[in-house]
Amino acid sequence: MDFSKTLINWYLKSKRDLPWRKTSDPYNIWLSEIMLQQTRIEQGLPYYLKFVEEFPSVFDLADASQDNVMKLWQGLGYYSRARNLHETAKYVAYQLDGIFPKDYKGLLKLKGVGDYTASAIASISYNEPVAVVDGNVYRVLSRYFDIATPINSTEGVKEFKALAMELLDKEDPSAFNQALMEFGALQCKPKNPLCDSCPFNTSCLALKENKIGDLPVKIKKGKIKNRYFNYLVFSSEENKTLLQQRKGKGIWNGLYEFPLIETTSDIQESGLIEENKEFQELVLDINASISLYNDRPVIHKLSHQHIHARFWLVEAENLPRIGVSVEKVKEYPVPVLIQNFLNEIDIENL
DNA sequence: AAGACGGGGGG
DNA sequence: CCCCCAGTCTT
Repeated sequence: MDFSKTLINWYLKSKRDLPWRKTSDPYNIWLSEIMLQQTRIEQGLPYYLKFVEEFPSVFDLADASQDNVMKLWQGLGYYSRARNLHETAKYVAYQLDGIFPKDYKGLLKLKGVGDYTASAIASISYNEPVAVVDGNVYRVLSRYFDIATPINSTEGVKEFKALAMELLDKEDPSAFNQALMEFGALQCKPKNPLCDSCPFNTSCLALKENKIGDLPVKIKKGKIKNRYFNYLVFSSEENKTLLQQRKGKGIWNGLYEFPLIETTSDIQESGLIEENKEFQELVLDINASISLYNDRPVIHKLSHQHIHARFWLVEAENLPRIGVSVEKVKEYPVPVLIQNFLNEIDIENL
């Protein structure tokens, strides 16, 4: 039996029951694929359900405010996905009359849609014969064919895409692509793959060569940076505090946070903060008193940086800028670091 | 070609 | 602690 037949047979009896598998509507497929980029299904699933309930069609998503989209995305990470999602929804709704591009080439032009996602939508929604190559596919193919080319090198990307295209079942690209990914997720797992019960355990080259644990090969990326964030949590007599929206290139673009003073090292004495120029500009003329909230810094770990966060309570009669009512703070989209702080304190009674 | 971009889960 | 996850965009 050939590779595709064996794979699809495995899929038909092993696949999970997932909501986006009940439809081929490109809106739903697109939404699920964007959400699942670099994200485990168990983590993304509740977000998908929230989104389809809140935004049943691309028009509903297009008509939402950016803050509302970001709020629903809060906690899922890689927030540029949410901004691109919203921008693409508006583009499809208003420029394309709600009709998604009909093929891989057209889909690839959408913001936030790269080679993987364009292939996924084209194959799943339109049955176009284009192969998907995600982390699962890299793992399965590198093992089955014993290929040690680094999967995140330029050559590796081309090599695995070409191999997947060659292998693709042109009669049923949708089932083949989803089967290959599901197989990687459930059977050919990164750690402790289920080789004993694997339908390919007589033909898998890496298994034969005892190299399962060495594949796929991936080039390791750089080191983690430490950053020191000092958040100023204002409280005032009119029960307002200060929030600001992050802009620009860095992390959490578009999310809200308390006024931030970033320093080059951890600061735990209020005197040092009070000497800070940014701090002085912010609290000038408001006669504030400051105290450190957290005894130890909160270490918020991201994949590429560790953020050491201190929260400083700043009491003032009047705020230096227009404030936000404390009972409305939880309506804003915020990073998980801020969300955790808000869950811990009683912002409405500072 | 190399970095940046989140957060959670598993071993 | 390190690796991985239905990747994409920027530099």
